[in-house]
Amino acid sequence: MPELPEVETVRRGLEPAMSAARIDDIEVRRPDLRFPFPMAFGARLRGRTVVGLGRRAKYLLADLDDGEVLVMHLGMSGSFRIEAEGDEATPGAFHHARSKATAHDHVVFHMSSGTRITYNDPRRFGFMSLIPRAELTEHALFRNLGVEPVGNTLDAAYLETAFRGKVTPLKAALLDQRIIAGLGNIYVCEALHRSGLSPTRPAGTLSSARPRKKPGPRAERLVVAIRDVIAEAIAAGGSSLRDYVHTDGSLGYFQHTFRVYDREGEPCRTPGCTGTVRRIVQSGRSTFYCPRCQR
DNA sequence: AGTAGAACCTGAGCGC
DNA sequence: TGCGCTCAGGTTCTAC
Repeated sequence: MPELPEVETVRRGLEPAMSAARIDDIEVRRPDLRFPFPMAFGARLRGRTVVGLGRRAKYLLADLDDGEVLVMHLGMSGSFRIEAEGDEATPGAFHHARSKATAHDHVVFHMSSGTRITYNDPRRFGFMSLIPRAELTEHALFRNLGVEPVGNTLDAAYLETAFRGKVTPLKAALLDQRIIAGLGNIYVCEALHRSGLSPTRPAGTLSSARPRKKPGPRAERLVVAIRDVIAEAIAAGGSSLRDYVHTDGSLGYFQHTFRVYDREGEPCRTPGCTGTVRRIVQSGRSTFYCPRCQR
């Protein structure tokens, strides 16, 4: 469910409660999520202090004081919520609502900061793992990840090189985490729309077959669109963060305004375009785009 | 080598 | 009300 901007929003929301705080206690309520929890997961975390909270692609990385990293992935439906310790739900008449709200709470961290951090994940596509800091970049989860979509590592020349000769559709190439790490279905659709590029265009046609001195305009447009759409979504998440924390403590979901995603049959939002948003299926995933202004 | 499809799992929404 | 079907923002494995 969450893409990179949502994960970054979660990271920012968790940081004040989790970073520089000790895990006084942890409840692990089932043996596995997508994968089994590591051996003695709870015992290894109990008493540890989180020295920093980072992110790589869609992975949350909690650095621990013993040199290990608690790696957390939200899968499709994972979320965290933060509550003050001892702030229990109203009993009695509201019992039903309470039990509904806490279904699928799989892991609960009791932090020395006085907060309770609960991981909830109905579909259980998420997971948690413990990896020594020194082994992280060579670990199977991380060694094949491509560049982050924001920051200066992603540029038009990189994208042209990575896509050169590829026949696979642009949509699929952008979802390939080995090239750009962190883009998901929504923001790929949005970035392609902003750059006026068709999701079905072969990735290799982003530029000429032979390397040129300067990257082509399509690659430039796409890189700018990717950076913009991700940066705007992170900003939107940040601005919604305060509201969420103050209401029910849940993190990770916020209101988006998409230009194409989930807007099948609705008018294209490109200024001056009279097209209609269309939905197609590419490698089993929905793609939303405007056939009129995306070429 | 690259790609489509299935798999993992639960819930929401919709037509009947 | 309920049943059956489709779909969901991720990742990884298998089969062509």
